[in-house]
Amino acid sequence: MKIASWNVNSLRVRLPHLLDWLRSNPVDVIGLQELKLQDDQFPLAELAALGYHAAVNGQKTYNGVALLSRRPLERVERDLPGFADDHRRLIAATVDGVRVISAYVPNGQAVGSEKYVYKLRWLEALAGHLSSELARSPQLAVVGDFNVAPADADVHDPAAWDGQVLCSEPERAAFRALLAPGMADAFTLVPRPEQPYTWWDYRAGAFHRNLGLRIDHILLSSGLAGKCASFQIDTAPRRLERPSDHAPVIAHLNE
DNA sequence: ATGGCGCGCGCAGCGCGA
Repeated sequence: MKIASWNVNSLRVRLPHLLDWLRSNPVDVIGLQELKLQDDQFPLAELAALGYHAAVNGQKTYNGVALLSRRPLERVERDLPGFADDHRRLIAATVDGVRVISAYVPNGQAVGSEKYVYKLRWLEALAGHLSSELARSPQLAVVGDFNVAPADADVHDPAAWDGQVLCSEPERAAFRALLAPGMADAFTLVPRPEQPYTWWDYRAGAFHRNLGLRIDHILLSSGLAGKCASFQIDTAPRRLERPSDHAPVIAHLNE
């Protein structure tokens, strides 16, 4: 089973890239983030033509997440239970007995800001939710844009980013708390690739200078982590005209 | 990293992302 994740930064703009990518990379499941469109704008027909079922939690202008799957999506649930939130940032579904969550963690804007506080609250609620999901679904994969670079090795210039949003210690602690109930960061399960980043700023030629961060992740429960054969970051779509600022990531699970 | 770009909204220029 191949499970992928991609923050597309506007599905309307990026649909041609997504369709081309799925033709070359026929993954079993992919979580999408930052759709920036409502459910009734979602390109169901184009994706169905490629053989994908879809479950959508859309929102106009901001946020919006989805799951695409070659096999039917069952037990679809939207948002974090018990967490009052206008943002459409989470969708879950079960595929062949594997529970998959696509998450778009808040950006946080700046350390100490209201949005930063909201981000930490959201991550805390997600950690609580993962504990209960794991109890029900031992085969659990959480994919998405976590907006946290877990360690200095995930940052092109750790000194410049030291203590900044995406890299601050409270955010990193909140990320580790997601792993505490028994999840593994798939990136850490395989040999480290030469190029570890998944996001590059649009400005200042950051991509061409490889000034990036690793903030898009695939978390696997212990039931799945043992099957993880590879973790790929596909930088090819980032070279296209009008790219998303994020690269798709793929975890390959054996058997 | 001072900012630089790209998106949506909506028709100018701003809020937001990371």
